[in-house]
Amino acid sequence: MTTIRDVANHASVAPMTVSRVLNQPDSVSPETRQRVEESIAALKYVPNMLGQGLRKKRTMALGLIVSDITNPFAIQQIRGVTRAARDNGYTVIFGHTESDPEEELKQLRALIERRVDGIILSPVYNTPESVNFVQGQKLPVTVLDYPMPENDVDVVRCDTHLAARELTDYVLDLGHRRVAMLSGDLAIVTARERAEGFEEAMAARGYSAPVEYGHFTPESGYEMALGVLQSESRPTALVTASNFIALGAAEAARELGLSIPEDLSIVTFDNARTDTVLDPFFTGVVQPIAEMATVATHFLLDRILQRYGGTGRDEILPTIFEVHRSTAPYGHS
Amino acid sequence: MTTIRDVANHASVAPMTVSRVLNQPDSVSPETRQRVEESIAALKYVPNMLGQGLRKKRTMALGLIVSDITNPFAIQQIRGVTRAARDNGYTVIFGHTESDPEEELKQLRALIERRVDGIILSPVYNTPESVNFVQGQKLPVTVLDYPMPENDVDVVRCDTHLAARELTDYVLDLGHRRVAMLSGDLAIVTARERAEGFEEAMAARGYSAPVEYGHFTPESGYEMALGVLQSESRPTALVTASNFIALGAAEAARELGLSIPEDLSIVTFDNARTDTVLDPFFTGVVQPIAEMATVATHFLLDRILQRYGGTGRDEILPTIFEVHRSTAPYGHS
DNA sequence: ATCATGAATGGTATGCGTACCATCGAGCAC
DNA sequence: GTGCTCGATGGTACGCATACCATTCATGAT
Repeated sequence: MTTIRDVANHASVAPMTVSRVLNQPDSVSPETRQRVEESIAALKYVPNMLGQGLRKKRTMALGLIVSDITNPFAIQQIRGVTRAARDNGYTVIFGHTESDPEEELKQLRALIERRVDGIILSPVYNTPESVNFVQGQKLPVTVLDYPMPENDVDVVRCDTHLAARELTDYVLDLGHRRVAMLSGDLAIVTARERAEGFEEAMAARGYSAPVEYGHFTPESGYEMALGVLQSESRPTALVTASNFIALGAAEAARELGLSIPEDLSIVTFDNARTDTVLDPFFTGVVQPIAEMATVATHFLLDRILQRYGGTGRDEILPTIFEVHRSTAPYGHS
Repeated sequence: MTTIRDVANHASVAPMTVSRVLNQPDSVSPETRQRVEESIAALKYVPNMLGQGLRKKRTMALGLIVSDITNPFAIQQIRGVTRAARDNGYTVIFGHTESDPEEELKQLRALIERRVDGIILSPVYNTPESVNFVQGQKLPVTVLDYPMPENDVDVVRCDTHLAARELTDYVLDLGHRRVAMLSGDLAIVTARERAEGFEEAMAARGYSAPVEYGHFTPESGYEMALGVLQSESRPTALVTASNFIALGAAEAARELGLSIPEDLSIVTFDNARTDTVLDPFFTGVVQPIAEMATVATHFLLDRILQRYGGTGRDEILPTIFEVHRSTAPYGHS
């Protein structure tokens, strides 16, 4: 493969001059520059970022780790970070962990081995190991989605606890009284926070607050919904902790012959506006994913470019509440 | 950041010995090895792949370019390639082009700059520029999804033309006579091939074969469907060229008060089994994405490891026809 | 003509890890 | 004891691009 020396020979200049043409074109005379550029084109020279990164001690690459790439939510994160990075001249190297904390560490290691300039991490758990690992290498890192109480690190997230209260209040305001929550994995802080918000909102009005913990998957949502919808005191509304759980719950309702929203209202988190459906069905809370990704990227660049060197920032962006077609007042049917 | 020399000093050995511990542990005496390993752990040494790649002239990284990351189809490709690569000790560096051919070239360039060992490309168009660009750098490349008539390159794909005929025949066998096709962008070979298969199947039975060309998006599917479903001779069945188009068409049908499958049957391509729905709705043709990704990765590794050096291979995998709930015999309602 | 100035270009060393060859000493055959 | 092999380890140079310093030469001031 062509090197800067090949180009230099072809253009009868020193390698340094070729490097200057690429990096500080103004410092080279127009004639020389043109000759070098012709040689670059003739030899199809493509710079070697390995050599460059080694010397410059930066690779102009950001690492991004998401846990579940099948979730449209993660896709929007990827798009947002990629765009923000590209706007600043950075490339994104990207990994997914299939929600496995060990795989997360492996992926982080792979990014560090490639000497990315910084890492944006949407972690599986909010335990401190992953952030410690990256920071132990003196590499800047920004965390997406989760509070990280044990780390001094920049975080960009929403107040999921508050959003859970709002969501629950909305359902209660519609007149529903028997409401159940279908949440995700108990080990995941988001699942707990959302359940807690639900419990608080219910308790504030003196209702019991049944919570099911499962997983953030349609299958789990389906099973949890089958369970609660066949209990003696069938809820008239469900609060689900993710779009996947909501989908599974809706499927269960369909099989049980329950119409949404006539017989059952469903509200959900993370009803990510993907392009897969024209018209969103679920009423619920949406996170400003694109904006979160942008802020996270800027936080990271602040650290990389040493524009900020203080203690970890905790940026909490407001969620957006959207009413769609999965909810109706109690007794509506 | 720690280097191999730091470790060498810490363990009182030469850098070469550290390198050997990492690459050929058996060639180092157990005592020395253990001392070095302790130093590696103590200093939190993480190898620098920039230096290693420079010297070894390989990076153990594969590049993957997909066009539309919002499509579950692409996600399955990413997962498949990532898995197959990981099973062989390779990392995947991944880019998406948002279906922009210029962005495709930029992304390819970024991968080449990072000196990936090979590239898997799911291209926007089947024009030869992208493959020529990569091959011009003497880098192996495998193409996913599309035939590339102008390139001598390994390709992994399905016979989409044949699948279109099968799909159309299925609808005709159900008794439908007025059938319309909603396809994608005329510039995309898949859109053309699927439309051609449809036209041939219709012509073989002497029916007219109306084809709409739009885009591979729900919005376009919605608009195309609104058009054909409001024409004087409203079709009783639609063949759509992608899952996105089918979703848009279904939405249009819903707005027009048409029930699926009672009033309108829909069959589609690429009803990718994602994890977003428990129970697929659309009858249609599914591509064996995971297998395609595996084969593509193996093709690429064959080239990288020089296990194969012949002319471009063209692997055509069979599609899978799945009957779900979007189709019914004509006159069923 | 002389010298300072600065633009343009070149030479050398470096970043990190490894290929390659050299060295050293132990063990062995005779 | 001599010569040999082989395992273990070290030294040097290199891959590619660039930071830094050196050099060259033209220009302008005096």
